[in-house]
Amino acid sequence: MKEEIMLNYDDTSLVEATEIQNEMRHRVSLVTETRNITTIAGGDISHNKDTDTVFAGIVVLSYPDMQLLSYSLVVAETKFPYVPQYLGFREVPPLLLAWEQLPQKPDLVVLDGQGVTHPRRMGIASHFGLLTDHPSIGCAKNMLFGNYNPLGLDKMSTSPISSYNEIMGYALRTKAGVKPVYISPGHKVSVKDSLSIMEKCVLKHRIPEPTRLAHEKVNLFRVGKLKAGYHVTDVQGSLF
DNA sequence: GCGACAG
DNA sequence: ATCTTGTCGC
Repeated sequence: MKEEIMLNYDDTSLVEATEIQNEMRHRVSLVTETRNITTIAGGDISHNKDTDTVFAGIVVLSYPDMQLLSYSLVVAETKFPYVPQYLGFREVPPLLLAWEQLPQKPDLVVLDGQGVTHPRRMGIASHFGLLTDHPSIGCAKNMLFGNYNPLGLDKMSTSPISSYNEIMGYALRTKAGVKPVYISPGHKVSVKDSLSIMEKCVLKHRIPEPTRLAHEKVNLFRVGKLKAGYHVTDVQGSLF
């Protein structure tokens, strides 16, 4: 019997949410548990202004080829508001629905937000990784917690992010002269491996492929250009 | 007290 | 995050 992860944070207060994070933080592992990565996923949420409807999606790509293999889209309702430090309570539930809809789970998942670079080391990537018991990495477009020294202006320059006097992530400039992205492990991946894995996900855009494609699909879904459900991509090179 | 604050 | 026109650069 396969146990389904079903949770609802609609009536969870911030005090309760903080208690939940403080309980979960002790179970986060920063030890890499994924040997040969062949598939990597990206998850993201999109929503219309002034509604509680959210469009969640998870895309699965081959690794390190970065070819889109499949994606799962689901629409859901959320009552939990966006509050800095508590993003997981708003976005993880709908992402879990998209996750359960995947026939085969990817080796690792990249989420749009922080991993352990969080006041209680419980960013959305750690929250999702813990609930799915899968390796996860956070790839954020902005900093939330921690500090880092200036990094080079050239492509692929990096600078460690420290929080509580420990290196918990890295700022990574994915394109020359543009603002970096912020990488940190979510669960079951080390800080250094998180960086090396994400470096291989950088192609021609500022945002690494996993979350970039997830964001793209979820937006097409929101405007009605894609339908809910599980989709398999036509792979170039296929004999069929 | 004030400002800052992932998506 | 979303809304939203033009604009600068590779």
